[in-house]
Amino acid sequence: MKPSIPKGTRDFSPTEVAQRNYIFNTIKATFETYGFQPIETPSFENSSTLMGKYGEEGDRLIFKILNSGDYLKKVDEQLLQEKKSNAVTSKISEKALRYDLTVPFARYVVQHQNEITFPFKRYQIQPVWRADRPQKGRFREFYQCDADVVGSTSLLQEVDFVQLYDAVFSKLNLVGTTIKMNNRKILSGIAEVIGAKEKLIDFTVALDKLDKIGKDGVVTEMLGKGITEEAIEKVSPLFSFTGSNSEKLDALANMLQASEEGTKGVEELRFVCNTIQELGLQSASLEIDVTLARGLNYYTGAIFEVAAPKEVKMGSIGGGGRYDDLTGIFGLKDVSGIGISFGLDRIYLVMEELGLFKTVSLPKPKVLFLNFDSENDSIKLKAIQSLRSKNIKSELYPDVAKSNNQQKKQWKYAINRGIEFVVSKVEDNQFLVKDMTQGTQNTCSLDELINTVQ
RNA sequence: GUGAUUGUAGCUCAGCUGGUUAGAGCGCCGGAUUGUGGUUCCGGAGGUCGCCGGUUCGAAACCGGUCUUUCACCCCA
Repeated sequence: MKPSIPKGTRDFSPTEVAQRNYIFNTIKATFETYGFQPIETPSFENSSTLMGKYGEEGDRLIFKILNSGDYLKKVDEQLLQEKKSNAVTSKISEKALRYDLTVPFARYVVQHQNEITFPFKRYQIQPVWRADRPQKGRFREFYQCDADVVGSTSLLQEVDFVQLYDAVFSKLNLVGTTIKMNNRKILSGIAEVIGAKEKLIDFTVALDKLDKIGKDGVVTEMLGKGITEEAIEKVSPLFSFTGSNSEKLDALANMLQASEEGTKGVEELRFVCNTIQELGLQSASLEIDVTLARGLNYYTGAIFEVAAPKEVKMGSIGGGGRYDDLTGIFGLKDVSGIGISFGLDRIYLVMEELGLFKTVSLPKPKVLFLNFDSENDSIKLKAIQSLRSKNIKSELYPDVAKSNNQQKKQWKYAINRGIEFVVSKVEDNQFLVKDMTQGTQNTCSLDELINTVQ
């Protein structure tokens, strides 16, 4: 049998794990600096918790778990005959792998509302699963690193999250990221102005192609989708939507005068932009992007998405937004939440491509005892014991060398693993130790060995 | 879900328009030499050429299907 792993999953080598941990630890430390506390939730949830929260497309991408036992027994004969997959699926699968961390978190908040002090700031770093077709930067199993706050409607949270993004990417030395921001209320305002709420998605999709197909192309596409000329005229400032954030905001404010909701969205966004401008960002830039719609249909206010530095071609490496009523679905009304997510696997790929992992070192032993004879085993093992008790990573090569060649193999092992000190001979409680980086060698006692190595 | 793309030894790949027992480098194992640093030399193991079917006197190569890889679209982290 040929060994293999499922599509869209990966094994991680020791080096990769070390590099990933470096990112995990940076994110984790920053989350805690900002006052978030960790929680964890199960890998799988009841299907009813997840289904219907991510739109039609999302539901399709949820991995369903087959019921145990004779699961076909309960299914109507007729349903099976008709081969209606959706209807049958809900009968034979009652659990599903989590698709993101936000919805399980909402469930958690409602379920544990009596134990929680609001506003509740939690972070969560766990894998999620999507039955997507894999490609560059897209996997079927990947990690999300989420931070959310529930129980506060303050726009200061939005500001906090922009800073949090900037802090993490700066610590990772990932310079040049763009934090794109939009507001769902602005999108609703635009929909109101063009007089067609159901055309909003067509509208933003077309608008997003502006730099690819130009203004005329976008207008043609919008007309083709049934958006009227008057409507397009009303939002025409969007077609020349460059300039600074405040210029964009002024244009939006002007355009959305007639829409109460739209105006509110502009005000919210303006507050966040102004505050951030006062505070300043280290390495990221904040940019208003009205084409940012995001598929997750639970967002109601701010929307975030982070783009990698321009020289790397990669989908978004982070995203998030405000949701006013996510917990409402689970029966807890009037709790506003906002959160962001870091896509660890994509951040990893971007950092790899930019060569930012040079400083990350692998955990490896510092001292290796070669094993050329078993005569002084107990002395060697005791020495290793004392080294380890001083937190010096040490090990004994397990197999005794029976030939020159095998001795050579042990030296090679030391070289390949980049081990700093090699003890090749133990005699009368004296250790022959070689400093592999210097190429020097001398005999010493155990105490001296510990001292040189420390 | 749509459209491409890939598949030969543990790894990276050769294998010309179908023609004998399918190769190389690296790695692995054993040995010799080098006093304990990546040397050199000798030997060895390891492949149903992704899988199934077809065309042919003959298929790793051509055709069909299937799985797999990678990528783009959609969507997203």
